[in-house]
Amino acid sequence: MIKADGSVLVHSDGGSYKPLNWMSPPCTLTVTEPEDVQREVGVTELWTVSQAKTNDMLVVSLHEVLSDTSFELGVDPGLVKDGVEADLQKLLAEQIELLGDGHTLVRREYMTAIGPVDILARDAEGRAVAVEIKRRGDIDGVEQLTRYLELMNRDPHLTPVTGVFAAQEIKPQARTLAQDRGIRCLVLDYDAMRGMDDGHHRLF
Amino acid sequence: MIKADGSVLVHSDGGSYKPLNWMSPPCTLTVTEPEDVQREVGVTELWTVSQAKTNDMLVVSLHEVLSDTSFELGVDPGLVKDGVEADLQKLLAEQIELLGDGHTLVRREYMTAIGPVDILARDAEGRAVAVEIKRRGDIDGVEQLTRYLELMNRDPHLTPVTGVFAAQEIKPQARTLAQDRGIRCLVLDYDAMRGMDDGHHRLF
DNA sequence: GACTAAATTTCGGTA
DNA sequence: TACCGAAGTTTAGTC
Repeated sequence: MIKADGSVLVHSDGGSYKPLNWMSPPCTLTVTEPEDVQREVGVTELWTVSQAKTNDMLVVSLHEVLSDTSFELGVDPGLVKDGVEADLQKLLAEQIELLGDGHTLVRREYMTAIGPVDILARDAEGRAVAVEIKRRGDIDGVEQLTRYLELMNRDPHLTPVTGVFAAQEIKPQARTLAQDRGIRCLVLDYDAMRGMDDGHHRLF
Repeated sequence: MIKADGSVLVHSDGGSYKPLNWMSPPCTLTVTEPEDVQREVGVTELWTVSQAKTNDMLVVSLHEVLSDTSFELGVDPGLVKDGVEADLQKLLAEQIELLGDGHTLVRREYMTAIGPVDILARDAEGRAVAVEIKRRGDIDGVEQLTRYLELMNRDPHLTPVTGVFAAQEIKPQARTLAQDRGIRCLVLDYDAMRGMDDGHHRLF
């Protein structure tokens, strides 16, 4: 397998996810004709993969080509693991009353010009509430939410928008900064929220 | 990528040799139709890979199929790394006089019905000599060589064939067994042999 | 055959 | 951003 970054993976047809051998990027592939000695033992093609930095070399002797196809896969959207943060977002959306009595969910991943807000809700009085969710509540999370709030408060359809910084654990500095900016802090109990979950939309 | 043992690997088009996600064998793949909600967001096919032992599950949502090909690759010949044993064999073939004065190389990897003998040579008197090479000389190595010798001695063109058990280190039990069967033991000094090597046939 | 330790590691988290 | 530790590890070697 040749990846877009030039890396080469030689896999066996079973065993493990690890290739038999490989070359990491950055590297370059050169295809050459086999020498007579090699051709005699059935080698039809030689691949030489050279590492740009380490001078490592991977030489692949091809005996038979069953298929040779190539595709432009475009930019990698990146892997998004359905980990704790995504879980928290989902659970809080389902249990939106944790924000306070009378709160209702508008939508998850509410798009703004500078990125998606984790959750947009409305409080009992119908005012917009933007929620930023983190596993570990740190200062940069508060900054992120602040940028969203600034932008959203310029929108006449939304303003006034208040902010809620929700995390399993909120660092004192982050809490102080949040309170200074009028952002509410909400500590989430993951286990308790998971216990509340009815499991209808979940795998197990 | 689906391997012959049923394992499934989901690779990105760059990065590392490690898949984004995978399922190890033994596992089974089930292809199902996506539900309406998923179809709306572009999912055309659902792959569910279930682990037989651990009950783990990998669900792959396919959005687009660019290519779908399958090949019978046959039995895996196994990976042979050009490690110390292969090196020793090569070096001993080049320095065949280490077997004794007047010895000549017939060929490496001499094929028999039950597998290849590491080295076949002839002594000063022209008698066949079968050499089994191991890094660590253990009893099973002697057994292996014994089987080769039995077989080869049935061949009128070869018999009488004597055996040499060559290793960097030969365990006392193995040495005793070998001597009991009339097999010579030869301790190889890898570093010294490498020092003798002129490097003509080597990569670096 | 079971156990142990290293790996061309990769990856996530924390300072 | 750099270091540090765990991994759905895998793999080779040793007992």
